[in-house]
Amino acid sequence: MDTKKRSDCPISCSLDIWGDKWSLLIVRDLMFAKQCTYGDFLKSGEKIATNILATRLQMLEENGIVAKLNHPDSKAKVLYKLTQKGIDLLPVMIEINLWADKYLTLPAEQKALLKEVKKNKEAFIKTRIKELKETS
Amino acid sequence: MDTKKRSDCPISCSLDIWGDKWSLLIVRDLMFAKQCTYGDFLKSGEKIATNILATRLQMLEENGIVAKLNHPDSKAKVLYKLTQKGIDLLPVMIEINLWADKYLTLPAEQKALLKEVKKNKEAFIKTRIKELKETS
DNA sequence: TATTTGTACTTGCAAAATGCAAGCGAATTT
DNA sequence: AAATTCGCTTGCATTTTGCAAGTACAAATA
Repeated sequence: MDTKKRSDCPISCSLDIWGDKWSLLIVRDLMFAKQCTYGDFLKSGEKIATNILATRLQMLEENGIVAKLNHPDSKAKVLYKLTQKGIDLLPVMIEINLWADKYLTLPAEQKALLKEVKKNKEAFIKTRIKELKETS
Repeated sequence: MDTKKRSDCPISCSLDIWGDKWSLLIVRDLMFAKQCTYGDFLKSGEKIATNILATRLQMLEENGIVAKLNHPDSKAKVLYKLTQKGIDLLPVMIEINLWADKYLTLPAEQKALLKEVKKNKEAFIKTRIKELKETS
């Protein structure tokens, strides 16, 4: 798997883990949905290829950002959820959203969602983290 | 060049611009150094290949994140600096640093630098943005 | 003035990552 | 018992990356 490391810089080390075009979208899905099956990710609009999804999930799991759980309904299904390490990417995610809100053209629904965040960023993050932490 | 867009999600759109393994490192260099020549980037420890550097700089320029300036000393040199759009990536950069500080093993010097940030994040960002804005 | 050096790239090619389609084994449904 | 769902894996074409060498122009040097 991806095991090469460049420098010791925090940015560089972080990018080595989740700095590709897909990983943060997987994390985003889990921040919205709290937990997803493999199929949920595939159906989530971005059209990620199934093999890429598999390697990314493996990478994220190896690095302790997501965890695999047994699905309560079926042994054939798997549940993915964020670990604390993954949940703590929320501030990064928020700042990317705010930057995009300022500089990119986003659909109205996205803009609306971000209005709430801008009202009180710290509070939003805090309550959202609490929600994500709750054991389902 | 890279012109494909995936969904309308802010994360996805942002990643389409700077979501590769190198772009944020270029931005980071400019946040530290304020302005760099092409050669400065090459010498900055990460060992980025020269062709990759060229295409990334072009991409970042096309997307209004960096700007090219004439070097005051020589017509042979070029100066790259962040635009406002690029400077506004600072909060993203800070949050990545804080996440890395919490979860990855970083060298002591990096840890020390981040102590200052943690003391007062908002203030740090504000003054750093002001510094970056100053016309050299 | 001629020549060498520095600076910002470009080019060619091999290696790696990505993307697409089909397949596969185990679990579940019919 | 057969068909379907689910979470992947595999094979292969396309794209991106990485390395090494080369090029064009400006500037310093002889």
